Amino acid sequence: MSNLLHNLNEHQLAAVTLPNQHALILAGAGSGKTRVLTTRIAWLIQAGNASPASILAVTFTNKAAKEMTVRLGAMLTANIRGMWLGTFHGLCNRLLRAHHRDARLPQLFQILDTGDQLAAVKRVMKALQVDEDKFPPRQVQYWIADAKEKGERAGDVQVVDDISRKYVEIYAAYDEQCQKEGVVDFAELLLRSFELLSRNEVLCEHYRNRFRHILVDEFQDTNVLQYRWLKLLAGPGSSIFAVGDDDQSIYRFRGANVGNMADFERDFRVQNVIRLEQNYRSQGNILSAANQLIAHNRNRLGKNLWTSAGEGEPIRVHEAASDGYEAAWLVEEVQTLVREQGMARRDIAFLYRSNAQSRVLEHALFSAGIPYRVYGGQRFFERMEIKHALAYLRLLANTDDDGAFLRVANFPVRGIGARTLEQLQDTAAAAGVSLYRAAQQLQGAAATKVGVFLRIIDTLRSETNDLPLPEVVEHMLDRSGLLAHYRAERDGADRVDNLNELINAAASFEQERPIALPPMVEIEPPAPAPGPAVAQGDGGLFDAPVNPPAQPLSAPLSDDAASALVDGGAPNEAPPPTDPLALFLAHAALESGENQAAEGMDALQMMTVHSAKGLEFHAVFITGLEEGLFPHEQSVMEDDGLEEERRLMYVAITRARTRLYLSYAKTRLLHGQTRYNIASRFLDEVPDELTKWLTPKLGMGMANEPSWLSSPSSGSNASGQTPPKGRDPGHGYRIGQNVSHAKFGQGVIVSAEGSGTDARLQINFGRHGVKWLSLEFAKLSPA
DNA sequence: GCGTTAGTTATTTTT
DNA sequence: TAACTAACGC
Repeated sequence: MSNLLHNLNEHQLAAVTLPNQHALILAGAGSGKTRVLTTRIAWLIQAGNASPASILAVTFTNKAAKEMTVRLGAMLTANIRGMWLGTFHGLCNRLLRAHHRDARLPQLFQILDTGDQLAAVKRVMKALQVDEDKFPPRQVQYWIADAKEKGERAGDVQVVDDISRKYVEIYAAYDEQCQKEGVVDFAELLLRSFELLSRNEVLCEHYRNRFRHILVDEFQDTNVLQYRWLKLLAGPGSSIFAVGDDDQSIYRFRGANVGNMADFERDFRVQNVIRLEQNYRSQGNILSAANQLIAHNRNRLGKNLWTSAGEGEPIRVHEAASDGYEAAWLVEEVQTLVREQGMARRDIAFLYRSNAQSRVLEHALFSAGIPYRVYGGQRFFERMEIKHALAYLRLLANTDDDGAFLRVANFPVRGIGARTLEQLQDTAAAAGVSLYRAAQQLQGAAATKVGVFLRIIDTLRSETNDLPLPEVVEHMLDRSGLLAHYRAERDGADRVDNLNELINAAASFEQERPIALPPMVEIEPPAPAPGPAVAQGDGGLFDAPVNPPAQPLSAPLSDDAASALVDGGAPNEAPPPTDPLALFLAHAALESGENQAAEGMDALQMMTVHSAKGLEFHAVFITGLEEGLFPHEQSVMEDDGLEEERRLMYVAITRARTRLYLSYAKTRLLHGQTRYNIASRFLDEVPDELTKWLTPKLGMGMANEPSWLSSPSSGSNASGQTPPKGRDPGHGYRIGQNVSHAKFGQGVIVSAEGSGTDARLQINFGRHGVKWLSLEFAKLSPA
């Protein structure tokens, strides 16, 4: 045990060894947050204070869950079987599987990912004949998710006008459709399990008694519903150990509520608030920059990072004439770092605010022959061919899954057109059955073609009944015709590879399952065949009689379930369903897979600031530091938007260990148009004494364009220095020129109109917006 | 029923 | 610019 606590600093130690009381750990960037969290768990177990089964640890990402699992494995020799460690969604999935009847779900309910959900929303809207122009499906989807994340069902939402009435109507129909099909979306996982626990007192009591120690990672990212879920689960004998950093809250746009931290402190009368402020990552100047920048935010719990490391190097700032020049300079600097500092490329990162910015950078890196890796983008389980394959598997697990049915009924093409499907949908709706059911009863010409599809599903099911999962997948690929279809396609080679990779994914999923049960990651010793924790089978004590789906969400807890539990003593927490197919499908939805492979090569790292959270690099380049880009123009409109952007900048800065570069371009090609920008206000918020300008601070710094930039898009104007085509406007100003205005300050000329004293100039003043000014009246001076 | 073309529209992302 | 969607013609 002593070596467990070895090397912890005073505050980390205090946090780890806190008594069993609620605690809020304000863990600054690089302060050893994950270490504290995992050591706390290990300490609880090793000191004999807690049994693993009494621990519930929640994270946001599968990555974080996995990392904690690995670290715990290294710390503990003890058997930690029975601990619940996973993402909110993974845990809820587990809960709902275990108590699917109480939750009014089929045992093999399927999980909709974002794309599936959008398709489902569109389907509902079509059935309700809602105008998609008036109610964009994406917005509706967002709205529904938002409502669910606030814990509101359709009936709970306030109707204030015709618009919201329509939204509510769609929401209700959508939920009904999901219920009928036996599918749940991401937000539903949470809401449904929240309702399950709040409705079922006995069940809730059981888990409250069980989980005496609830630990939450990235607490600043929790949404309202997640917080309520935690509140519900924390009984009188439980304590919540929440770790978070309000300054790193950057997901408000998807429902994260930083306010939860303050609410938690108040609601639970938290006595133990511990700040972890010693940073083990960055050198002094970098930390100072971060501290002083974030000090501009008003709503903070307050925290100041410090380090015992020296000041280190100054923060280097670079101004480029255009995005092309910026990229060229970045490449040059990277080459110097690698050549002269011997820095590995994998220790260098280019960060940017939005994905669109990566293109120029990639182009420059590619031309220079520097290996790089771009994070983000398509994930394995989201690829079209994989979604098709999964749809077949979903139909095997659950024929009521209309979404899956529609996706592959005519893929590969078998002559079932939109007309047939529409007709099928009508019959199904009229009879109140699934498409599959309706298809079985179909008469007429279309019946034969639909029959072909049905037969594929049916034979597949009977053939694969007892096969191991990878073979099920293999059969499906073959019998569905998917493999043949992509083999015949000219550019289908990659897709064929991916489909084959799906067999591997299934195989390794099966293999890892006894040890780690993704995404739930329950640590267990290898279980004897036929699988992990095959307990008393389905129909355990908690299982209520199936309720009629008529009022699926509000029916009271059945007496049977309650009495069974009371009589039964030790409650059966019901093992996860042993159906490997359903588990695999849940895994595919909840853990959409690696973004990109190609690990191993020493490649420079490129990603958005958002996806850099939690990572660190020796050298970090924060690029595109321009007003309108970073902070993003859209965000400046929202309230608290600017503060969130600043937190984003704070996250970006604190990724760097020894070297930090900030760069911006005066001119950038965006949406096919050249934009003239001024430097980000965040540059001003980093104190001068910490920075070293590599270009003159009010610079020009022109050179010839790099040869690889000589595309038509970056000619003349893009340099930001040449006047617009046509005759001389005769007022001495030119596009791209920096000017200064008495009231609006620094700006850059975006475009011009007229000539002489009649001329009007359009000037981008950054935070003051883009303005048209008349040359005659405006007090302008070149800057 | 299916492939092609014109029009539209642009953050951030995990589950 | 480029990616994606919706409507159009075969």
